[in-house]
Amino acid sequence: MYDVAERSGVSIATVSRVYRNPGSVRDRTRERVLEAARELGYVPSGNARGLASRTTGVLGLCFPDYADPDAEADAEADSDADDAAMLYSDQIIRGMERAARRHGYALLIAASLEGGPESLVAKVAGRVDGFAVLAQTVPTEDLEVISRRLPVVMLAGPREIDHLDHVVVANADGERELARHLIEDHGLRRLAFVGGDPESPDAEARFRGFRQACGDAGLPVPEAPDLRTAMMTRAEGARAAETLLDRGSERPAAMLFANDQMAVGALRALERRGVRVPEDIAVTGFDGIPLSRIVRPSLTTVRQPIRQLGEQAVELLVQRLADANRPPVSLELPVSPAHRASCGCG
Amino acid sequence: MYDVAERSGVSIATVSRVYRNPGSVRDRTRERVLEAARELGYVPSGNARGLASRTTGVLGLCFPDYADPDAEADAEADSDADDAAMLYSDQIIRGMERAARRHGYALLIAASLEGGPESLVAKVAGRVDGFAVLAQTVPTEDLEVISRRLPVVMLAGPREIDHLDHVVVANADGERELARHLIEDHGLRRLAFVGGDPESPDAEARFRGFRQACGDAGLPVPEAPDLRTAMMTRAEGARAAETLLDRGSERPAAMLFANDQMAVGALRALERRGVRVPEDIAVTGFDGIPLSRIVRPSLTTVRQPIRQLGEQAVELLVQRLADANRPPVSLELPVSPAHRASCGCG
DNA sequence: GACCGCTTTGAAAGCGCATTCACCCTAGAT
DNA sequence: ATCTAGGGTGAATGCGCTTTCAAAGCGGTC
Repeated sequence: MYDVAERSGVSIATVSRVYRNPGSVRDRTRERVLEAARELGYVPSGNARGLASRTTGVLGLCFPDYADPDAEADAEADSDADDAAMLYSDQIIRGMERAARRHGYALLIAASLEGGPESLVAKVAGRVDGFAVLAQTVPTEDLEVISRRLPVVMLAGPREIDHLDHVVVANADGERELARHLIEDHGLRRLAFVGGDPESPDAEARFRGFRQACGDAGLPVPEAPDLRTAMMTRAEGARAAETLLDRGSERPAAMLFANDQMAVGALRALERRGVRVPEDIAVTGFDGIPLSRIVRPSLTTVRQPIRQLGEQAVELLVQRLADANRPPVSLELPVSPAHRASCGCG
Repeated sequence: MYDVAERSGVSIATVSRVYRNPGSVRDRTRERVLEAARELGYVPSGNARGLASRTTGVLGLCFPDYADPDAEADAEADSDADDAAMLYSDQIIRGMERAARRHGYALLIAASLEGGPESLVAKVAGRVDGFAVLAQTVPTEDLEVISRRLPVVMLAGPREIDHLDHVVVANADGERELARHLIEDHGLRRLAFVGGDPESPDAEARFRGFRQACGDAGLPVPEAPDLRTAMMTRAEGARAAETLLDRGSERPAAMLFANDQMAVGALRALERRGVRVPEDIAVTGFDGIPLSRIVRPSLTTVRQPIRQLGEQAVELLVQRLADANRPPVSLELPVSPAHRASCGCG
């Protein structure tokens, strides 16, 4: 910048103005400066600017380190876990990017590794005006410290720290409605729920919704899912379906899976076993991934507005940036059931 | 930082060392400092650090502003164009993020709007150690200036500036091999190629490959694609298929589409018209999107290593960061044909 | 007890920009 | 011609950190 100033015969203040507030500089002067900048290959330093102006124009996102990087050797490069997990963070990224762009922000993303002072979280926190965190990504203790200095919004999980803004998806409501639909509209009674890791807030919330629906309908309310899978992948979904089928007693009238991946896997497994869907058994998922619409029979599921999740995160950040003192906001984004072929609709 | 120093009774230099080089500080001192930092909610300023150390630890990506943000009203939120376009940048982002993480970098992403001094590009450029650009995203003139100051790698398109590193996908080779397969292995002769916008380097490169294959086989070499579509969407693919069908003369033995989206649309259209694939006609796509594997018949296509594109971009950046003087590198990533049902294989 | 070699800490000088504040110049008003 | 407003510009200060360079502490040695 000093060079540009010298070359164009002005002071650095004027150069700065040319970039920050072009209107306040006379046309002729501005031209000279820009010309010099071009000749010198001048690129304003975001760091210096940020330091001086105390703002970065960047928002951040920390998401979990889902896929094992070492597993990438996988030639097909689309293992089940990958598909499911990445789609999620990809969509959030996309949503945040869109919204951020609308507000003139860029987006800094990083999958958090370990915590500690040298973590990526710290790097992100130091370089943004505010950021979003996927639940269970960053140690609460770190967040506690960081959130005292800049806006943080917690996504898709328990808020953990109560002065944070946070956004969740109406998991319980969605599953409850889905189960209600099966019970009331299709007259099914024996429902089996396949859950995931008890540590997964999403899967647990969905199970809660399932229980509510059972209660609402006067059916027995299960204590735990009929089955749990560790990874919630297609493969595990297929296995779960077979386990349920082989479990002596009567075959359930419907299998509700805690996510689409598992449900899709189940669909295939059932087809292999000659069990017709939805004639013999209904199947539902959760998430509304693209695949759910394409499989045959198309999968009844609950569409999760993941992109909106990202967009809302940005909106909340922007708002808090505008007013640091407003009370913490907690949003629950509505989900919409998609009744398709696999439950007997469509 | 000054506060932390004061509170823990050391100088700011020591505080800095605690973060930058913990080993060089006595354990007791370090504890005191970290304790104070925790109490004060200290978050190191990335800007100041970047300014002082002249490096950011961040890599960037500029991609085109594909989807029209205003079109988001679209409730289903997955129009054709969206699907295709976003998958592409999403995957690059994912690839870059992974590779960046491996090297300890975070990733700053921004879809470029207009150029000019206040563009997002400028913002990105000023905040990263180096960045990647999707071809035709940033005005060459801007890149010219920026690339004199920091590493830039050009992705998936003509290099434009010859001192840049760049990475492309072997579009021509892929299509050539695909066409060769149809001609030699399946004995088909009347091939029709459906291209896209003449401005699309990818679509054009694929058509070039197609022509080469024709030449190789001694078939007439077409001057232009049999048909072009503007958006290369499913809908347009369907329409293209019908147009080709209705074009009097003899029906082609195979339709080669410049991307999977169009091919999938065509598949549906042909089904509606009662034309069997692959018995009556072979169909191929390009890209290897997930959908291509799921449709029935499964689509013969060419898998594009988009994620690797992103990863390579990061590798090149890292390498150039290590040695600014090495000669510009130009990589062509190999593609792999996926022979599936729609051409008569599998 | 003076001396030596380490390790640990401090002082100070920027890093590149935004931003007052003061100043000068020009143009219109008087 | 003098005065008044602004618009346009420059000088100077500080943003929060890294990084020499020096000084100080600390064990041991001779």
